[in-house]
Amino acid sequence: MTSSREWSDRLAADRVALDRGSTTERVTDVLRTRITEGMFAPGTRLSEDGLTVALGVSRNTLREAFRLLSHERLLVHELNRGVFVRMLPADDVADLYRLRRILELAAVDAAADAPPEALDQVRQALSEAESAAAEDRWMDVGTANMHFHRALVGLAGSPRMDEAIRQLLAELRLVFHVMEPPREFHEPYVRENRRIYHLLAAGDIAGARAALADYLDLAEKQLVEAYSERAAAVDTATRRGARRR
Amino acid sequence: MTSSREWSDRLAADRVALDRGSTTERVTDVLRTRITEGMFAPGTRLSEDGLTVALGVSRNTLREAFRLLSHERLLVHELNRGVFVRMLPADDVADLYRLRRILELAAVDAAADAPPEALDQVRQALSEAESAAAEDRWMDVGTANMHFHRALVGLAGSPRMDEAIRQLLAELRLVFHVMEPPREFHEPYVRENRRIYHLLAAGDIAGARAALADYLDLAEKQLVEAYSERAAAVDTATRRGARRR
DNA sequence: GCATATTTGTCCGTATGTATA
DNA sequence: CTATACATACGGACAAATATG
Repeated sequence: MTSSREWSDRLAADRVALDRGSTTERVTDVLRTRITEGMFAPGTRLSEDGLTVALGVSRNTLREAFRLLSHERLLVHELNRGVFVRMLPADDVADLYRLRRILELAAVDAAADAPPEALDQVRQALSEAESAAAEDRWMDVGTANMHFHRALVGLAGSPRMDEAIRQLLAELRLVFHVMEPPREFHEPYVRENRRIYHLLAAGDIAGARAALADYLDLAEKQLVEAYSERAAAVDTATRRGARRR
Repeated sequence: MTSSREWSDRLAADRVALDRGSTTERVTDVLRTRITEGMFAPGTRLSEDGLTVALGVSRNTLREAFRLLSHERLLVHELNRGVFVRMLPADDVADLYRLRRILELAAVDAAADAPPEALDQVRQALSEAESAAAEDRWMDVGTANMHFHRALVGLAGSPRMDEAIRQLLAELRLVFHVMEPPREFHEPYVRENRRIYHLLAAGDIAGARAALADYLDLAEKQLVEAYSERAAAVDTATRRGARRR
């Protein structure tokens, strides 16, 4: 048993300087961004030992963060084997879009009763995406596009629908990251979103609904297509780690 | 290396070995039924110390169970204050029904493509409710009615919709339990469910949709009404524990 | 198939911080 | 303001499961 105290002190620089919120929350945030930004690829196993050292937290704290992220479906937990970054089967992409369609279309249908602030959120997310696109920050464009669709659901004014779409889109990021290149993937959607927003702002609910339905059909088709190709390659590359009983 | 700790460790290991799932799952199940059956009323604080001795598990294990139930929205976690059985504001009941309507109606709309087994699940839940009603087991009737509506959503064949309705209905149980008496509350819904099932079985999707919409309108109205009365009473009774900054 | 090393699952004891009487 | 109770987080220990050679 060699004391590795010096190492942990050295790597403790990875810790977030800001002390707000609980330690668990901070750890969860760090891991979440690492996953959604692709630093931890799907299928990767997150070792307790390695991460406690790297993040400078105890095993118990780390395990709580694992629990949280498992419930966000970003990690999967296998008994006595540990936690892994979730690998989404292609079928799940279709399922994700089925629910997405239901939530977003229902929200737009209810947009007539939405307060102006809710529509403002939509506009804000759109301009967020457009400035990011203007500066070639394509990862941020992807994030802003998600904010746009979260804001769309926000039109329904339902906290639970908000939460549902939030989780759903976080899960979709696992798929997005398998896609390359980011520009060709994210750029067309900004234009689509702009169209949807303008129809909404003009009060044309039916038009916005139709535009959104088109958007979702297109996005799903492209995504499933490109993803199944990629997934096949990734699958063979990680087969070694997927050995089961 | 024999230590005085050996005995207790061995006993703990035996206790774990007796049950299949992990200790965390066991604890979670126990707490979930305690809550949904009203043994722990909304607003109750669940003390870590008290429950560790009562259940014979460690704090870490118990805390993991708390996390799970918090994500099911049965518990709420307040930083440095502990976990409490969720108290649902009356507004949330309306929100629950908004999402419920969206999910269930969308599922029925997709029922034409559902495999026969899915409809079988619906029928099975219905007869489950009817036999429970015949034997005056009204708590079980409530459970079976939930199975019925979960089975309805199952017609869509979407795992994520299944999960969403499962969580939603679990949350609704927090409301149901405030209601009395159970018979008058649960009984009428069995008849409504039977009607919905028969329309579905006859292939009358539109009719089933309309019947379900009626059902949801009625249920929400009754529930919100009765709940706000009750909630007012409960609120004054538990005001002491709800003091905030 | 077996023996070994690694990793997870669970529990304990304790120190520190936070909220409330 | 002090005291008390409790949650947060840490580190250590060992059993059980899994992976490795």
